[in-house]
Amino acid sequence: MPSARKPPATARLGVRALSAQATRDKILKAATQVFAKHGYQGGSVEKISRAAKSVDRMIYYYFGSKEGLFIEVIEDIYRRMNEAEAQLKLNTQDPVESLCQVIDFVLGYYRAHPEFITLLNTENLLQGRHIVQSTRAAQYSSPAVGVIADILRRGQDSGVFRADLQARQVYLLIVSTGYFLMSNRYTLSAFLGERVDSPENAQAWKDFVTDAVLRIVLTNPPPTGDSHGHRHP
Amino acid sequence: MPSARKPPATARLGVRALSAQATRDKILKAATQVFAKHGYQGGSVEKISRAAKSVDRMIYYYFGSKEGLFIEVIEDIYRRMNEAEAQLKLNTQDPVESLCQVIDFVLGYYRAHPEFITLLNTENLLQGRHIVQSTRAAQYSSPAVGVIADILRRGQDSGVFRADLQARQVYLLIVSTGYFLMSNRYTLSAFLGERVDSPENAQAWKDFVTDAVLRIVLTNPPPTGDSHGHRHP
Amino acid sequence: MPSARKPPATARLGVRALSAQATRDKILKAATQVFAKHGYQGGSVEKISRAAKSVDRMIYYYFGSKEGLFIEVIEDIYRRMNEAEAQLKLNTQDPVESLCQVIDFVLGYYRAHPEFITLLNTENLLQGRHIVQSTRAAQYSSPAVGVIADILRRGQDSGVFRADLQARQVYLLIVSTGYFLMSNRYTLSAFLGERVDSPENAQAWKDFVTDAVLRIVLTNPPPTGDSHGHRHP
Amino acid sequence: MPSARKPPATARLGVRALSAQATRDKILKAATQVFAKHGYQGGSVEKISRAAKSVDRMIYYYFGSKEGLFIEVIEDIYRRMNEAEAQLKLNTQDPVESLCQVIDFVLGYYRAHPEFITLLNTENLLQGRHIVQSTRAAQYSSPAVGVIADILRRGQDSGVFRADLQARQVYLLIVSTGYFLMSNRYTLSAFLGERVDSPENAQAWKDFVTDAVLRIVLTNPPPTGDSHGHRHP
DNA sequence: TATGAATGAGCGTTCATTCAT
DNA sequence: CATGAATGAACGCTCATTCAT
Repeated sequence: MPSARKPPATARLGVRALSAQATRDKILKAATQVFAKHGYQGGSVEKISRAAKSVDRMIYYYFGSKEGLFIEVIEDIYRRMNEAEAQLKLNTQDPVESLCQVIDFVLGYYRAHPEFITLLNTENLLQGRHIVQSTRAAQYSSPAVGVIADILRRGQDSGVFRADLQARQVYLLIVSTGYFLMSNRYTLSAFLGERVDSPENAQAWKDFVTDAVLRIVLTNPPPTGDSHGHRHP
Repeated sequence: MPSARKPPATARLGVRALSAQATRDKILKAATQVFAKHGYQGGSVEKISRAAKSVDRMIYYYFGSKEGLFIEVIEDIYRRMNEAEAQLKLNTQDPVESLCQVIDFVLGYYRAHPEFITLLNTENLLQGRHIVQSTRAAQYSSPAVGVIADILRRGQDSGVFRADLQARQVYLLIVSTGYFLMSNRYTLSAFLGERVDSPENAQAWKDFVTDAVLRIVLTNPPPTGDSHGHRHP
Repeated sequence: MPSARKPPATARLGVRALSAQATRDKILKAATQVFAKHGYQGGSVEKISRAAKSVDRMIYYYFGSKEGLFIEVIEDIYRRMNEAEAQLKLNTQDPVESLCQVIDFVLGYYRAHPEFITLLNTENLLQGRHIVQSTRAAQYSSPAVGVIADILRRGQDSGVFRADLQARQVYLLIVSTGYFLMSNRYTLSAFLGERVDSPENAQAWKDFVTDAVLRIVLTNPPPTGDSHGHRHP
Repeated sequence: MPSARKPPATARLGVRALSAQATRDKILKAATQVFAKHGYQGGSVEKISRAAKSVDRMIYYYFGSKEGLFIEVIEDIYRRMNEAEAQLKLNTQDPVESLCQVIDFVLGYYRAHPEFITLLNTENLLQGRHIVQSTRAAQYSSPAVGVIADILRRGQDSGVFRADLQARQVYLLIVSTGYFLMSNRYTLSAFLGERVDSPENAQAWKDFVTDAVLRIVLTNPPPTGDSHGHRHP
């Protein structure tokens, strides 16, 4: 369907112009959704402006170019991910329990924010060209790695965790499992014959991952079966 | 979606038909590279035909449409992945050693075929719309799951592996780790400050994953540090 | 929908090639329908070959070009119209009755052959470019004019018809009424709010035209109302 | 079918808006000529934009699509036809003379506006698909029918016209004769061996039609020969 | 005689963007 | 500060036709 300019809104409606910031935010929010759904190339300027109930011209007015807008989108989702991780409050000192909460958070975040995944995939398809340009993005360093490092240290101090562990690797392992299932949920579902992201399957996967991670980090993993003594005390 | 011309049975036809088949293959190969590099929307018909040293029109002659071509590309990479997995020959009966070889194969395959990853990401961005349509793709069931199931059974029979293991979950875990590192190598590298897919980091990651998987499946995992007794007997 | 070449029929099916003449006829028939439905420009070679269950190449093999095919289509419908008119057998010597039969034939023919109308419109849109080229078409001179001339002469001899009549004009008047209603049936129907080519409306129109023509040619037309004394003696 | 930009109210805008309206009109005018000359399929967007001394893109800016432009063209010629009929001023109260003037107007209008005919033929080839969609076109009801109804009533009141007449049928008869001669002027001319739309032949045809219509409606038509007492008083 | 392979040119349409106030 | 008007280039696709056997 081709674009179709409507008669000017000022003439049709009595609406006052939004504040500049509001318009900008509206576009940024729409762009996040559109880029997440259609990728960079597929997320046309017109799709975005229509979703934002604005006009193409405003995107150039506020963001300079499509690429400038995309960069801000990427920065924004990183910022939000960072904020979410920063607010990850562990309500226990128990390292095992803490680790379970981290896993729960990571897998839950990806599941709740699939747009984060498609946007990251899009940026990786573009070979990270924008993340490199972004000065702001460079500031964000996933707090989760630090959180895991703390947890591991506590567990090592009390002897329940192995000494030879790198927080980054544990972090990557957890993220891998959360990311992959969501990123590839359509093709995986087609091949496995069931929705891998159904609530049941997502829960089963999280249980498996939790068990797996604990077996990796614990000095004395449970011999078999249920390893989640912490969940069923 | 248009139907598309099938390649003529080589036997039935002479020299020109062979060249027709060659033209078709040339386009398919070029399309695989172009779609992998630029995604579906970004992989323009012209880019593909130029890469194939052909002309746009030929794509429609042989594949009916851009979408028809993309479907064949997806089917083709699945078929190749399937063939590669089917040829995965385990040169040992030892279940631990076998599992290590599977991990080595999976992580190695993704590392050697990054185009497989971007194409799958592209298909998932399109919400698996083509894989669902493809009757051919439905035939492919990852042989690797079966291989892992066999290995697990052998290990369980001899008592070295836990009894409560699902091959699919072990498979997904391995694939997750191999997929994620490659899929997100650009953004990960930007944040971690080093190429995560460098030979050294890739090897270190594979070692970690191998250790992790063994700790998960073994009834008696090594107490700490080096868990690869099987590699350094 | 793009074209999609099927595997060669000889391979798929056991069918023997049709005789050359049969293939030619099949294409000509299909072309008549396609050109009538879509016009000259809209009647693509592919549409025709598909409708004929043949391939594009055959059109060039038998007709040389799209234009050559169209010329034969035009010649063919003229020939058929000519034949139909030639077979117009008047089963009476009564000039009034004869004229009614001619009107019935002409309006009936257009109604039964709407493709004749769209093809003529198409040719007129092209400014009669093909009818001029066609040597064969030049031979056809509508026999109906001659038939009407005969009828008029008989009526004039017996004094029931006016002396100052030109057969061509009477012919054109009759044809106009039959042609226009069918040619413009879609726009007319839209404006008049009912299908002008419904059986009832077509019959009412024919009655009106018959009455009108008789009033024009008769020296003593009926004073009012029913003028069809010949129909209800 | 896409919506399309409406021309801005001239009052609201300044010089550029005026030029915008001018651009739109230029395109609409060019499109009318091109569609009339080449039909819908043959009237390519490029032909139109070139004729309008504009560029393809502007057609989509103002009309959304080729189809949207065609719809406006159709609406426009109907509107103009309607306006012309509405301005048909009869400078006499004599019903016979009035009817002659209507015939003169209708045949004259078609003769002066052959593009009206080809556009209507084109729309009928498309089976009236646009006229049905057009809400605007539905408003136009040929005023000529009403004019003829008035004339007939006057003639009937004074007894010179037959009582059993339907205005619509008289209207359709007149329109048929005017339309057919122009619509089929190329093929008719080829067969009859002379230009049917030459000034002389057009005049002779109009005279014949006038005589014919009068004979149809008059209670006492002239016995023979010249029936146009009103023209040669 | 008959057909599979190939093609340059053009199609309607959408792209991201700039001009001009 | 904000926007209506305009645009060159590219998009996926179809066109009528010819090549080569």
